[in-house]
Amino acid sequence: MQENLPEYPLRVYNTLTKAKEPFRTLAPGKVGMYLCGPTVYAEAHIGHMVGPVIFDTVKRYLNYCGYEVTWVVNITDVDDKLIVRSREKGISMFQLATQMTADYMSNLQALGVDQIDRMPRATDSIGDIIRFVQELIDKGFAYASDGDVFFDVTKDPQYGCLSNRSAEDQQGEGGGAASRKRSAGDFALWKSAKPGEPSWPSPWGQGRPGWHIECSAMSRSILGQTFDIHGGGLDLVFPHHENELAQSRCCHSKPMVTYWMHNGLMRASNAAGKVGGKGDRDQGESASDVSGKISRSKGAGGLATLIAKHTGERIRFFLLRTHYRSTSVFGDEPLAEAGAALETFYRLFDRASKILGVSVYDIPHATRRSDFQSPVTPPALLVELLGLRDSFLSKMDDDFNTGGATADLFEMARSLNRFIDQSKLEDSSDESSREALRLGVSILREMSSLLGIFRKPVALTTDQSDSTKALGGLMELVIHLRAEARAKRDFATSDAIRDGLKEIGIAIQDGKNGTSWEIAK
RNA sequence: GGCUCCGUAGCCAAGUGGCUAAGGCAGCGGAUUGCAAAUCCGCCAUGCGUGGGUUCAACUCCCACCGGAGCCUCCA
Repeated sequence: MQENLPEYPLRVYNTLTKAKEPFRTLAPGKVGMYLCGPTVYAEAHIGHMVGPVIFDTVKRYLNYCGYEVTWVVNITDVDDKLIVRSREKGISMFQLATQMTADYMSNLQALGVDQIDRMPRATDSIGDIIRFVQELIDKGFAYASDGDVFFDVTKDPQYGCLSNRSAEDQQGEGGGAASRKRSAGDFALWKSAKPGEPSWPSPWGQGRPGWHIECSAMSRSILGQTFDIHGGGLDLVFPHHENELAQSRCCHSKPMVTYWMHNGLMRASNAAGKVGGKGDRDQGESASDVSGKISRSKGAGGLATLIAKHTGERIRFFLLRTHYRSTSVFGDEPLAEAGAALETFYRLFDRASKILGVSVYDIPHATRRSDFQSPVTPPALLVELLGLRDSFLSKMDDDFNTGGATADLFEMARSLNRFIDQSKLEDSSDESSREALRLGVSILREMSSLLGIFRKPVALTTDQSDSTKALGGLMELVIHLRAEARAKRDFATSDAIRDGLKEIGIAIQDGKNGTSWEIAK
């Protein structure tokens, strides 16, 4: 029954073992994957998108390799910060959560994250959570204390295995809760409600879930007691994932997760706009141009602005150009650079579309690794691209090295452009060369689809507003007049037109087959 | 203080115990162009923070040091 299992040399870095391990699923051909989603008390910032983008890519790749993946991202919609923030705004916690969830979803969409299967909310899972807490009490791993319930870290000899720390070293949450805990490292599973706070009835009185328990409860109800991949930001390793892991392992007497994957954190360059916090108070000198980790508590935000300015695809490409485990600094400059790099591909697609008489976005490509079939006697161009395809896939096999893989994408573009130049495809119509180009482009598209980029044309042509149509007509006219000037070798006039347009923000290019224009970015 | 991680060309960045250390941005030279732009070709780290060590061989492993980041409290 497991004859057609995927057999690719995938390796995944596991935070638990601190090593890359061969990828083996619990059930043949199936993958359960859980990513810790946002606490929806404020607008998302770019840091919140790193996990979704990389795991979206992971799922695409696993699908491509033949796995059937169930990907869960939770929404934490009950927590202290939600309570505080909603009071400040004078709305209910649920209203705030609804608003911020909508914000999060629109950001996901803008970045092309569309592979998520389930997005459970903590408040929809209260029953599961209470059941989980009760099981932990029954098994002696947790205790109720004056309306709160705490996990007893001393009952778990393996506590600390993920983040490599000992229970004794933990200071834990301070404040009023400390007095009700047996040891400092104990953490809350259930918090009693103060008057006026949102709460649910439980065997321990009115209250709400602690932070970590929801993930244990929701992952269990959707993915089971043990599943394949659990992800999140590096900052969640401790205490969040450590605690989650402890709860679930103790409750079920079996491992919670096979592979723990953690993405690096974003940092903001100060120049890009005050997103970070602590580096900002410079004394008018050039101390450091980079601030620390971005976070909401330091006033980070503006993802919607960032998307409007740079487009979601550009941000996605920027995130995928570096290794997911490394920290990277974002800002206008790096984002603009990613955009400049992307232009190469857009121009190539435009070029190829014109030659082939069909949008390259409509050219079919393999969607399964095993589906790909190379021609029996591939022309030289294809031999080149097939080699790059192998290279790309081997990088992806190695812990989803998207940063390394993008190099092959650029090489593919170069190869394709060179082919068009050398075979003078824009002037001739050699059918076999066009077929080679078509296949070559489909390979590039096959690889880029794994990264979730170049999914649809970026051209403004979908915008059919009157002003857009008028602009198109106007440009046609201007280009026509300029062509007449050029034909008369009146270059003073033609150059004046080009320079004038450039000042307005329109760039024109003279090609072999006429003049094209674009709105300069 | 404890626990992690990082330091590769002007900038960003992948990677490896031993072939020419990916790729991008910027720059330079050439082809092409009326000139540009785009595209293609070529150049751009005898060296991968510093100092030791292991090894036939290290940028890659070990130690120390310097510099940077994260976690130990909420955080993607």
